[in-house]
Amino acid sequence: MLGLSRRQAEILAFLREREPTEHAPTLDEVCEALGLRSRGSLHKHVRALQAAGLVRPGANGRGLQLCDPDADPEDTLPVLGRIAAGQPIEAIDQQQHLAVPSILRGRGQSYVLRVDGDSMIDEGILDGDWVVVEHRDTARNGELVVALVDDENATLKRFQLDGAEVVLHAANAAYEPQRYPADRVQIQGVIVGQMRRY
Amino acid sequence: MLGLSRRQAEILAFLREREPTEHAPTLDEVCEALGLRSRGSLHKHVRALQAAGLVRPGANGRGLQLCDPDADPEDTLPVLGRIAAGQPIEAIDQQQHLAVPSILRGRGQSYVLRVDGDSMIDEGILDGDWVVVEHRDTARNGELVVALVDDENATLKRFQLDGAEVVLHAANAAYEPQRYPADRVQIQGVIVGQMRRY
DNA sequence: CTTGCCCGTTCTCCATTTGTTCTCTAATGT
DNA sequence: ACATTAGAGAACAAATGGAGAACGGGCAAG
Repeated sequence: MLGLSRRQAEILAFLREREPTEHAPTLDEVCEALGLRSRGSLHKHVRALQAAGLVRPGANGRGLQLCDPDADPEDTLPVLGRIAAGQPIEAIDQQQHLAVPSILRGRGQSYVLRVDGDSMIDEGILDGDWVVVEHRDTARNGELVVALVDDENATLKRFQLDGAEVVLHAANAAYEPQRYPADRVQIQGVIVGQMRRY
Repeated sequence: MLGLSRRQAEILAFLREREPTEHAPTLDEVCEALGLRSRGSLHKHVRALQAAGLVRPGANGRGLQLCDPDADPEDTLPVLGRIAAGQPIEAIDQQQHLAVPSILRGRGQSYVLRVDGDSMIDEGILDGDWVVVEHRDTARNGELVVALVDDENATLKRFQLDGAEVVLHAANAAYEPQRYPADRVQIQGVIVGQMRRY
């Protein structure tokens, strides 16, 4: 077996017995079901199960659900936030997942950002669009990137390395290219897909 | 396991328990049924469920209905061809299907076209993009449509009805609006989604 | 055509829920 | 005796989720 303690196995069994459309139970609900009186106690076990990759929080960041690699037929990626030029990525108010066809993804781990603003309209990326971002920390010249400047401000731009400087080009004549010493800029990811709904 | 929150699961259960022939309940109706007092509160949950592909608006664009998980297990649409301005839709030489998330689809039957050319770049639709087209034979002013002119030449444009004439607007200053008597123009569909791969 | 109503959407504010960490204690094993 | 495991319970903070307000689009009625 997996070397689970008795209580850990009980937690997994409890989750397995739930219907798939039932909500992810909170720690309180799991406690009540298993006869525990303290979420703190439960949490120790949950932490071990999370470390083992067997459970994770529900879609809203709360509660507990099984990690079942077969149980996610929906081909979704997490929506991590909204991105506008020069501001921190604004976390969305609720954990969301978006169905993204595999054809729009890169080979690595990906996530989705929602675009705020018009700085990339000449690239056909409009306010409100979703962009699929592949986790990468390097980019080639000309690639569209999510770049973090001074560990703080994220922006969606076209990347260019010019000697020891990084040039971040908007795709909108109203905005000037931004130049930074390369060590102030971190590439957080590269755009590999884009979607829009009308 | 979907990892739904308690309220999200309640919403799904409520929709599931309705007769299939009942109208899609408005947000107010769902609120009343679930004991909520604010559509804003409900809307947060609804948005998450929409993003997860589990619910969508009703037929009139309002209310809430379940997405039918059995209707298209493959979640793909046919790619019918390539569309450029003023030419017949160029059939592709091989039957293709493209995975299109339900969030990008309309309520009716849809298909996908690949875009040729730059006539819609100011709308963020670039050469090589895919557009999701919902079968419709009428359009409202301002909607992006696939229009067939003289039963022969298809084009992707913004639709405007001007008296007895149809005006088809490109989204590129290099192209003039095209005017036709309305009886020479057939609407083949309305654009409801767009995707791009980098 | 105008107006009013329905309804979806977005936003702010705030109370409560909930996850997380920690200490203490009891039971068990070495 | 000491170490380990596991449970209770307290404290804290994050953030979820609810209410309610405002706005605007669409549709039906006049």
